[in-house]
Amino acid sequence: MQLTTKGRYAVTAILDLALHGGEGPVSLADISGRQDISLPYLEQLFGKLRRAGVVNSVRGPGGGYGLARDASAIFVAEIIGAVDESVDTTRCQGAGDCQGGETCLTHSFWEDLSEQILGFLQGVSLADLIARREVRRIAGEQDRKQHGKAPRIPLAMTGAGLDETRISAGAP
Amino acid sequence: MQLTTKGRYAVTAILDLALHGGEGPVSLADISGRQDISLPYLEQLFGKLRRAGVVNSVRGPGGGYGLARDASAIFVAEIIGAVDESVDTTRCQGAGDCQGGETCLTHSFWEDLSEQILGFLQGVSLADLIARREVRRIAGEQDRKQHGKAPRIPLAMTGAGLDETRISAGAP
DNA sequence: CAATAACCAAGTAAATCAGTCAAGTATCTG
DNA sequence: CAGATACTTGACTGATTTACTTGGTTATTG
Repeated sequence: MQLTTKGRYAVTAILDLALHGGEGPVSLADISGRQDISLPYLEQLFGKLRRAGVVNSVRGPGGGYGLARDASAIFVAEIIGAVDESVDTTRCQGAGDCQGGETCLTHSFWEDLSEQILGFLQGVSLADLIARREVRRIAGEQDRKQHGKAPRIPLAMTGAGLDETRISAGAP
Repeated sequence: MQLTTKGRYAVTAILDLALHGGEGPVSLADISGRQDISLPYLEQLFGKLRRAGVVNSVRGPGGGYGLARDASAIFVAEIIGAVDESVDTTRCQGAGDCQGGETCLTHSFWEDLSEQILGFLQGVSLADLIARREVRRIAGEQDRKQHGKAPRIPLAMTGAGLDETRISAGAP
């Protein structure tokens, strides 16, 4: 299982992009300033994200990045997959040779867990995240701090009743 | 998120204990031999597991470890919690000060993910794992390789219809 | 009392991560 | 077309963490 700040930063940055990309490209410098992520590190991450087809870039003055698709068609699992190796929790990366060529006792269990996590991440889109009240509140504060700019949230995306993404879990 | 070989080893070792603990204590040397985990490392892990109340120990010759409770009352989440710090996926360990004292844009999302994973792990008991056909097959092979011993599976625990632990995931 | 097995405390090599640096290339504005 | 802007690429590094070892102590059985 690889869920580190790399994946977290990527999701945060892309979400920032989704929030501010309403009109034209967003520069990494802007994202860096708002989200407190170092610029060169963002460059590294966005290189992978572009190659994975999550974002597209515009060069030259006034350039920057934009989402490659609608926010409702980009899922968190894609973003994490693009920058991290995987969300696999088995030791053998699913190969089944965990114990000297043999399958270890708990292999199938970790496979189930991985599937579980992946299923969750595949079910949450950027649009779902934007719809959260919490996200919009924080984004608004960040915009205010930055330049007094109004938050550029494409209101068409903020559906009602989606405030907290909740997916049914197993018996408690 | 801390899900490394430490947690995996702990679950595997405890499962081995559950499978072989039918009659009296099981020594770490036995588990080490069957599961290919270094003995001193097992000692480290079982120290934590004992302090967490998951297993109890008997010292001296013929001593070893046993489950502190019935296999149906010990859940994977406990085992991982005992050896790893947590299964939290937020950067700030849930404190909400991810971005220089402020809450970062994606904080609530990682909280949800953490809850999701924890819910899954809390819903799977050792008895559930023992009931898996896969686990019993592998355990049988391991026993045969070792000493030609018969697998000591407490048959009372192997309920039917539980072969694959499946917990309902969100919409795909 | 001797063998056994749990218990305990440091210490260490390797791997990984987060982040940096430097040099380069494409694109736009004036 | 010239300069500035901004993305692109790839190698590099310090710090942290992990997995595992060493060496010893304490309790219990026969």
